[in-house]
Formats: sequence, structure tokens, C-alpha cells
Amino acid sequence: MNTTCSVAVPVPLRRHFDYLFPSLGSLTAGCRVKVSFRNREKIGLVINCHQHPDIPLEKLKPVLEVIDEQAIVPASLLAILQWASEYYHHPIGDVIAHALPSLLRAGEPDQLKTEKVWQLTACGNEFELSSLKRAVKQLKCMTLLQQQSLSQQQLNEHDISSAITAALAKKGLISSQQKVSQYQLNWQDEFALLQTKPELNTEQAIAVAAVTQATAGFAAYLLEGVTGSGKTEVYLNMIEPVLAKGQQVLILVPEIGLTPQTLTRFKQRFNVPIFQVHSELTDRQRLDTWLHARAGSAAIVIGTRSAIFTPFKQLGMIIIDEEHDSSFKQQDMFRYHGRDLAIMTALRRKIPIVLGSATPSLESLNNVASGKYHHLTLKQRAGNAQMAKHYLQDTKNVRLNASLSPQLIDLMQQHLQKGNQVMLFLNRRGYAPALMCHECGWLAQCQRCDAYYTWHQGENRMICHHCNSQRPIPHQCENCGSTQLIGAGVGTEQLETSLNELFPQYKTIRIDRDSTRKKGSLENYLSAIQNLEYRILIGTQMLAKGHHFPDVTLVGILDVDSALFSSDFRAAEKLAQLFTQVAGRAGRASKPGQVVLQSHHPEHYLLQDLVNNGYQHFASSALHERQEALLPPFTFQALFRAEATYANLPQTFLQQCQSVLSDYALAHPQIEVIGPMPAIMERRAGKYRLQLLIQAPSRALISGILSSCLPAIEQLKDSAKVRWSVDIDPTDFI
DNA sequence: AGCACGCCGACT
DNA sequence: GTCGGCGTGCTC
Repeated sequence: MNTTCSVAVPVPLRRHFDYLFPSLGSLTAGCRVKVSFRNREKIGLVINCHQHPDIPLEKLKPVLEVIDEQAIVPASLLAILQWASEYYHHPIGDVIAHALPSLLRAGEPDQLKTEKVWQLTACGNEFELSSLKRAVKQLKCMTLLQQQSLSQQQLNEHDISSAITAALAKKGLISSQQKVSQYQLNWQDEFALLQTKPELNTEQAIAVAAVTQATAGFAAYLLEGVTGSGKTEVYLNMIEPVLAKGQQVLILVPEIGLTPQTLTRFKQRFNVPIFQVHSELTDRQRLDTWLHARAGSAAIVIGTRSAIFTPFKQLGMIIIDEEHDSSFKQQDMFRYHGRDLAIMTALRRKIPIVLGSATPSLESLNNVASGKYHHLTLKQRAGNAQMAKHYLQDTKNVRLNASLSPQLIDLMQQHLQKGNQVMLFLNRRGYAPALMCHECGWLAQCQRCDAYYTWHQGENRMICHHCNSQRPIPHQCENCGSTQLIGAGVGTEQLETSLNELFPQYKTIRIDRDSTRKKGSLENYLSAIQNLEYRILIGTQMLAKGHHFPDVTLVGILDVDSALFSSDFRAAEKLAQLFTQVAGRAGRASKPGQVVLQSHHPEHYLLQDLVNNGYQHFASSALHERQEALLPPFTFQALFRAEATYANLPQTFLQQCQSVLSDYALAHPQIEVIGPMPAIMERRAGKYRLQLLIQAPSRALISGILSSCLPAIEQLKDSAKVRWSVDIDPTDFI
């Protein structure tokens, strides 16, 4: 007697596949199985058992092998993954592949790493150590093991290799056992604060109480706290009672957000196991973290967006730091939003979630306005530090020196002379954003993108920042043959060179993707900055995220104009967030800061609003504008993207999509279908890229039109000829 | 996505 | 006569 199960197979198809399995075996949802798929073996995850298959039984293949006896993915996580697959209209197999640690995808057992732990045998205990005088290492090993048993790893640290332990084992003096590496498995019983807590100010106390005294169940809180208002301390106080109850906490942070100092603060406060998920973990460490969270032996998990796929035995609270940060949205393949999945997770698990930011996203502020989120505010900076003073510097008709106005250079001089640090933001890495012929104006253009090459002097190459193609610097203009090639515009590399000439007496440090490519170099630079080794800091957005530099008293934002006239409706929001975050980095109680914005359009209403009225005011007027213009968060969007080597293919494909979607929209006049239209950068990496936008006043309408139309769109002949995807709640239109 | 099946041009 | 081009279609 056979029965059937639905399996999520790791293929980019928006459906699951049914297989037979003998009913004498037991099989539950969440188990991995090996199946034959198109005559190739694949590892899939069972998502359903005993469902009626939609095709005749005789067409089903049998499950080849059941890998797990018990579900490896808990039902709560599997439910979220299925929800995400439906909401984002993304293949379930691929969603699960994203969520599982790679070792589990490859069929590795769901067991924690074990290591060899050595101990003395009975024989070893009675052994006369003096007879080992001539074997120094063996003697040392025996002496160490007399005190306690040690893993091979720990012995390695004492310079005792496995050759030594093997020799001793052969003599029968020591023996080994395979043990799971030791963690506080019972942290719940030993929970304790490791330090006395600083006293909270009134605002902080109110925010903490709002969360800790709420009735159990789902609740979302937007913690809007200006930079330096002590958000981390509030988080610590909010999670304390959760940990005390023995429940776990998930903390999501932006990609480059978590400084080691933040992690240290959690470790210094709580006597519990804290696991960090970041890109430099090995596959094994990633799996161990996943398993510890599932077993309940991880108390706190801190990680970037993908940490939302961590299974928890008993999750008690989710915290999202810098919730407005764009890195929570995955921008390729499975385009989920970590913040939105976290909200859904909290809702389904009936637990509170706290979204923290100095500059909340308009989406979250709108959720506050509609009563979905509770609003908690921290307006007071620690130690009553003053907010920095802002200045708009008109750069029209001003002779700039490496993109610095004379006024800014003067100010820098003043701040540096007082022994303070100066921070300059320029969102263009490289030496110059283009290479130009001085005689005819020709610009070196990337062959594969609608973009110019960036001149990187350090590497003596031209690099396209969009497709990463590289070429040596040409000696001659390709148009007129002139050898007078010059940089057009200024990048961080050139700014650094110029500052070394302008201020030779002060050390300058550049923080961008190029200067921090080596692992750990960012941390080293950051601590060197803290120690005042550098006085002038140059950086891209990277420098703005989450790092606090108390001795920076002057911040210059050198080029804000590109954001003022962008075709992306979110550009203003991003600029406002960058500006406010950066401004918050300047100064502290004893050293009030100054922020200078250089612009050719200082009269621009957006800049005026920001500088004069602050982020909150900007946000409320921006929300009004979005409402008037029927843009998110007042409408919901889905974006079809298609690309191919020739422009006509994505064009015709999206036209066919458009006609399918429009037919459906006839019966639903609230749905708008806009396009196809070229992407902001139409040609990139040798592909022509076009898009088609769907807009509707509710999520349900977006989901409905996609559920109805995607099957037909997948059937389109041209769908195989282009690379296409659908992006729900798109945040970027590049 | 892969990967097989299938139907038309230049080779021993 | 065959090798192989990549258009089309399917995967339980």
C-alpha cells in the first residue's frame, strides 16, 4: 500500500511535486527526502502528506530515500516559508533553499558538530608521569588532562597536536569521546545580569514599560529614537524579561550595521549564549547556529535579513534595528523583505516585535498612523547632547577644490585645530566617476552598460561599477586621439589625495568598499578612528551606518544634488535618512557638532524642509505627497523585470504579460498596469532590461492578479527566451 | 533552470 | 549517409 506526499524540489518552478512512499514508513512535513526528478537525484523537503495529488497515481515516482526520521524544519518555520512563497509568488523549492543552511540542503544530518574530547583512562590516572620525562609534549598533555578533559581543539591551543594524543591513546593512557561542543544548554536556569544597569531616563523607561507590561501576544512597536538616545539600552531592557522567562530573542540588523561594540554590550549584560549570523561564518558554524536556535540552546541570535529563517524553539521577541535600512530587502532571486517577514513571523507566533530607527521608513510611520504599530519615541540624547547645527552651503558659482567649497575647507581647518575629527561623505568611490578627453569631451563608456567607467587610480584601471568589467586606462582618446585624458568629477579616492595635500599635518582615512575589501579591515579602521589615529574621515554610505564617532564635530555631505532630481520616488526618503543619520553622528554633550550640506540647489524645498524642520516633519509631508500621488505605502506594487541580449525580446514578452494582466484588470478597475518601460539603466552587463509595473490599492488585489495571471505568463512562448522575475513591494527600480 | 527531444545545414 | 545547431516542452 502506497501513500503520497508533496515535495518542494529545489527548482525554479512555482509548484510542488507529488511522490509515492510506502506507508509502512513514517513521513511528516519538514523531512528531507531524496527523489528522482527528471532522472536526476535531488533533495527536497516534504511539505505535505496524504494530500490528494493532482495527477494520476500511476504517474508518480516513489521517494528514493527518506533522509530524516523527524521533521528538521519546525512547523512554525515551514508555515512562514509557505506563506512567503505565496506572498512573493516565488517557487517554494527556492524559498526553502534560501532558508536552509547549505549543509542541510546537501543532505548533511541535522546534528551539531561533535569534537574529540580527551580524558585520562584508569590506567592513565595511575601512571607515573616521571617516566615521560623524555617526551615533553606527552607529559604536558597528561598534566593538562589530569585537571580536566579537553577537546582536541583546546589541546591544539596548548600546542599539542593530534599526533601526541594519538601516541598517548596507543599507550592506553588517554581515551577520547565524540561530544557536542559545550554551550550553556541550560542557560534558562542560570540566567543572570552580568552588570548593573544604567538608570533609564523617563522616555526610555516609558518605552520599556510599554513593551514589557503589554499583555502577551502579537504587538508591533516602532521605537523612533534620535541618534544617541540610547536605543540599545532600551532593547536590552526589553529583552531582559523575555530571557528571564526562558524565551529566545531574534535581533535583525542591517548588513554593515552591527559593530562589534553592540554585540559586546549584549554579551556584557546577559549570561546567556549569543549567536551571531554573518557572512563570514563557515557552513558548519551556520548550521550549528541554526541547530542551537532550534534546540533552544541559543538564547539570542543576532543577524542580517536571512537570520529571519532561523528556527526557534521558543521565540519570545523580535527586534529590528535600523528598520528603515534598505539592506533588509533582498535585491535578487528571492526578493523578500526581512522586516516584513519578521512582522509576519511575530504575528503568527503571537509575540511582540520592536522596530527601531532614528529615521523610520515611511511604511512604518504609516503603520503607526493607521494604528497598526504602537509609537515609542526617544527625543532626548544621552547626557543632553545638543543636536548638530545644520548649514546649507550653496556651491553655485563657487570654485570647488576637489569638491570642497572654500568655506568648508575653512571650517575643517577650525575643527581640526581644536583637536576634533572631520567626516566627509561622498557617495562615489574611485578616483573620478568618468574619464574624459580634455580636447573633445569624449567619455570612456562601458561597452556593456549605459554607464561610464569609473577611474580607479590605485589599481590603474577603469572599472564599471555596474558590471565590474575592467580595462586599462587608455593612453589616447578613442575619438580624437588626444593624449589629454582627465578625470571628470571627484570620487573618494581623489578626495583623499587632495586632502592629503590640503591638510598634510592631519592623517586621513578613506572608508569605502575598495578600502575595506580585506576581511576585518573595517573593524580595524573603525577602532583606529575611535582612537583618534585619523583626523579626517572620508567615506561613502558605508560610514554612515550605525557607527558612532564621538570626536567628530564637523560632517560634510559633499554632493546631495543627485538625489534631489532622481526618477526613483524613494530617493528623497533615502536622502533624508542619510542626512539625519549622518547629522546624528556629529558631536556629543561637550562638543556640539556642525553639519554642512553642499548643494547647487540650496533653495530646494526638500533640503529646506530637512534642515529647518527635521526628519519627522519631512516624513509627514513626504507621506502626504505619496498619498496624493497614489504611491506606496498608500498603494501596493509588483514589478515584472525582464532582460535579454536584444531589447525586442523583453519588450514583446512584457507586452504579452501586459495584455494578460490587463485582461484580468478589466474586471478589477482598481488595478493599474503600467508599461512596459525601460529600466532606469536600460542596458546593464550586456542585457537590455525592461519592466512592467502593477499598482493596486490593496495587497490582496496584487496577490490576486498574480495568482491568476502567472500560470498563463509562465506558458508564454517568450518566457523561456528572457530572464524574468516578479518583485513584490519593489524598493528599487534600477 | 536544466535537459532531452526534434527537425534542418555542412562534413567523413 | 551523420554530427550538431539551438527552438520547444516538460519536470511528480
